[in-house]
Amino acid sequence: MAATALPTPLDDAAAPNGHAATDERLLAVAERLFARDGIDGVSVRSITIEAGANIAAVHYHFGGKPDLVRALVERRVGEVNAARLVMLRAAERAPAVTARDIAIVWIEPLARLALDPERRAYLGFLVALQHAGPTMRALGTEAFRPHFPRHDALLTRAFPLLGAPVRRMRFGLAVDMSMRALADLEHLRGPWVAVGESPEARELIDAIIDAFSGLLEGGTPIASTRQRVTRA
Amino acid sequence: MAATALPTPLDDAAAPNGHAATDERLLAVAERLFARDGIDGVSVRSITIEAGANIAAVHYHFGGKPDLVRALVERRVGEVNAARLVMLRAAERAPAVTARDIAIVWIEPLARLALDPERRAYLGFLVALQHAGPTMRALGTEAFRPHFPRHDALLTRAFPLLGAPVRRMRFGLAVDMSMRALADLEHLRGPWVAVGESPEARELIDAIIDAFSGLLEGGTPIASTRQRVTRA
DNA sequence: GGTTGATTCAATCGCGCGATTGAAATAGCA
DNA sequence: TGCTATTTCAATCGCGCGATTGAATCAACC
Repeated sequence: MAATALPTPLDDAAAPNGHAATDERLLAVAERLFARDGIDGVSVRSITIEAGANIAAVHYHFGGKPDLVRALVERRVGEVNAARLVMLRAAERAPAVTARDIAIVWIEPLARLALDPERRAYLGFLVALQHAGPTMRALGTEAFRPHFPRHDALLTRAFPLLGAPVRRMRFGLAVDMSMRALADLEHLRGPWVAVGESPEARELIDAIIDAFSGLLEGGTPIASTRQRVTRA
Repeated sequence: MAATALPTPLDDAAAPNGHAATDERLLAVAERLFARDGIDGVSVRSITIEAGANIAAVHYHFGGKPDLVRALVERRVGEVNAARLVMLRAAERAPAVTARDIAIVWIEPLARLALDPERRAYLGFLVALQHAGPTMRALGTEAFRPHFPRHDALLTRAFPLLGAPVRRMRFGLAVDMSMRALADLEHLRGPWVAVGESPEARELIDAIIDAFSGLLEGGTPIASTRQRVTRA
């Protein structure tokens, strides 16, 4: 009974399920649970149990719960920012910029995650991160901040007459709105479940792009062209 | 030293600060702390300490933490729904309905809270409630659900060509976006602090109305009138 | 095949939480 | 003043959390 027929030693990559390295299993489980129940709503215990690891595994591989969160943020932020940089450059070269162009630059790199079952939980994790303490929240914000100035420059080109405060406020609200929507496409699809008419994920993403650009545009102006009706 | 010069016995109403009835002090403190740190982020202990009451006070006056949350929801939902009903009726009587009209019907009753220092924490509390467990979240949703069908009817009048799924999705996103924005006007005002140019609360609310109606309208359509530029 | 370094394991701290209790204090009233 | 219902108080459960430890286990190499 010495050293024969041990469990396969090095099938880390491409294993179907439970045979990945412990740290990768922890990351995958943590991302999913954090997205579902929030950072504070998930204990290190529940993560290690669900990942089939020991309680001390998180402490050993990452150092603690905050370090696990940090590792999760950094795991995918690179590819998102890289994809966004490509689209930013294209938009910057274009002769004109519309709100929809800006919406696409922001949303499309995230949509790739939303459409991939393996990685879509990352979006929910990022949203959950915004509801954690200030320290954790800053982790998420900082990771995506690098390209904010370039987005703002595009916005200025698209809306040269808009004041900076309102411009940045609308962009912030649109970013927040789109992250939540993308993170929970299923819930977005939810209430209208009449069979067959439920929108596909791609349709939902296009609808989010519409909402994003509409929010940036700020709605039809009141004065001249149309007059207010309600305002009791 | 018997029974002279006791603390004033019955100045419950109109007392400047710490002399209100214990249950009202608990409600006020809980609303503020819940809005700041989330439902799960605030312990019953911290509420009672900050309110100058005993730990058991919450259990005695309300029954427990969930019942305290329930009482907080119901404390102000009536006045909001009443104000909204008035504006709904006015909009329903009008010959035409725009996205901006719908935005005003939704936002204006909440804006009254946002502009009142005594009551604005309620908005943050409602937002925090959306991040608690499903049971708590339902408390908030149900409280404001009564008028949803009438809002949806107005939306159908304003956008007769829009499919029901997208219509409801946009309204849901707009509601969520506006609640967060109204709940944290200070943060919205924040990043552009150049002295003197910081927008007043009323301006911010008007900007939120713009964002709300723009989101409902969904942005300038792509095809005919304008063409897409970016899309690398 | 014995040694070494990496990983996993069970067990245990100390802490803060929500809940509950029965006694003490207080207010309202006859 | 004395009675009673309301309210406050200190004290204590039991629980689940994050963190940590030292021993056991494992894979790899000389």
